[in-house]
Amino acid sequence: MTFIPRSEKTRQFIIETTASLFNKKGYAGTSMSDLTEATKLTKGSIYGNFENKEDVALAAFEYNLAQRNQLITKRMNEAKSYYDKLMVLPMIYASSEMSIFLEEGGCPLLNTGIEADDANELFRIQVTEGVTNWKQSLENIIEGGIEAQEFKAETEISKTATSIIALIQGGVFLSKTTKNPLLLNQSLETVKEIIQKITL
Amino acid sequence: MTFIPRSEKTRQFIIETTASLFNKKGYAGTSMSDLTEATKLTKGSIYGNFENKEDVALAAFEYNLAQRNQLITKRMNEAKSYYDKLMVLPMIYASSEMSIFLEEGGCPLLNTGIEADDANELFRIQVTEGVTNWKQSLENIIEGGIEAQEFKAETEISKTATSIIALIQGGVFLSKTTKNPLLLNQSLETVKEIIQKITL
DNA sequence: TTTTTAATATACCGATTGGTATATTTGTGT
DNA sequence: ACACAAATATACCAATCGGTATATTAAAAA
Repeated sequence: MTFIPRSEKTRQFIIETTASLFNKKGYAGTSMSDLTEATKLTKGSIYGNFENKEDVALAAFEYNLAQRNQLITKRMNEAKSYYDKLMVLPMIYASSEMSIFLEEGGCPLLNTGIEADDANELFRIQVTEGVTNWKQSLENIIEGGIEAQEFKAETEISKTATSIIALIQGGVFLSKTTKNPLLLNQSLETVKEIIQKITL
Repeated sequence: MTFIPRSEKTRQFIIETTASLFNKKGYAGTSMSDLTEATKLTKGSIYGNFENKEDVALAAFEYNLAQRNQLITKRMNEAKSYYDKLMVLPMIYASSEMSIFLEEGGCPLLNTGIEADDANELFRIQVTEGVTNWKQSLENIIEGGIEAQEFKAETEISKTATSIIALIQGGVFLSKTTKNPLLLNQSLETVKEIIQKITL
């Protein structure tokens, strides 16, 4: 009884054109009519390519997250030192690239996580996975930096990674809801300080 | 055409019994039937005391926020030094008092803010007000601490206040969605470090 | 060109949505 | 006990919800 989408191209089109919708209005706040209106397709077409609304939302979330991750991973791979790799985060979140991203609803991890944590276990698990991966990638960088003698050996790896993520997510929340970019920038400044503090 | 609630007692009862519902499931995710089910009242009774669903949600948000603020303000007033006042935040968010609060859906500012920022301007304004008040109260404490020569004179007041709030909100998000309290505790440790760093 | 297949559009389903007008009950003062 | 007012319950509304069976169209194979 596995679902087979009729057209992979149409499926992808639906995902791409509704991804920002779900990210802005949330799962409960986005209706099937929103989806048909945005895609100019009919319900028959959408249900030919997705099992149900949740399936569309899940694909949209994965797409949004992948977009974000690709942008960051790319910049991190370009960075030469571990210090520069970590610094990618506060730099990129302050950049215009990311502000375009923020204008499409903000961080999908934060948006989906907050809506799902008490309401939708499937989504909550997906977000947990995304958060865990992010944290792990930061920990790997910090560990690499310690071995390369860029960072102090006594650095509390897990705590540092968590705090960087918390500051970014908290900063995104603050600046998005107040519509004041300064609050994100101030949070990012503290992220930079944390990175400086663990640097030899 | 101003709306006059029929019974202030019933109105308050509805607010108190539905407040955690809205905080957990969100505005869009909470239906009128959820409200009648939770209160064991009928729609007629609810619409006799509130203009519409949004009006109930708004009152519930204000109630949730007030509950949170009262708890924190009380502890802050008990603290003698400005240092202790600031330390109330990382202490209380790690305490069992607050974990009970977190089990009722988490921070209403964060939950409502994330849902509303791209979807409901009325709620977004309310959250902005709550965030601004919180930030201002922290800034007042830091300023007081500088004058009392507890904190360094060169302390970046606004940035420090913002970062403390971002760390707490980010930490709440992380531990709520991953169901891992460690992530909040690690964020709170960094809050303590920030407070230590500005202390003479 | 014709046949077959793949994909989308149409038209509908029952259930639920937020909301309201009116009937009924509950409480209070006399 | 009675009348009046205050508050809640009942019964209903149109609109929309997510979802589906079927008809129609578009594309590919023959």
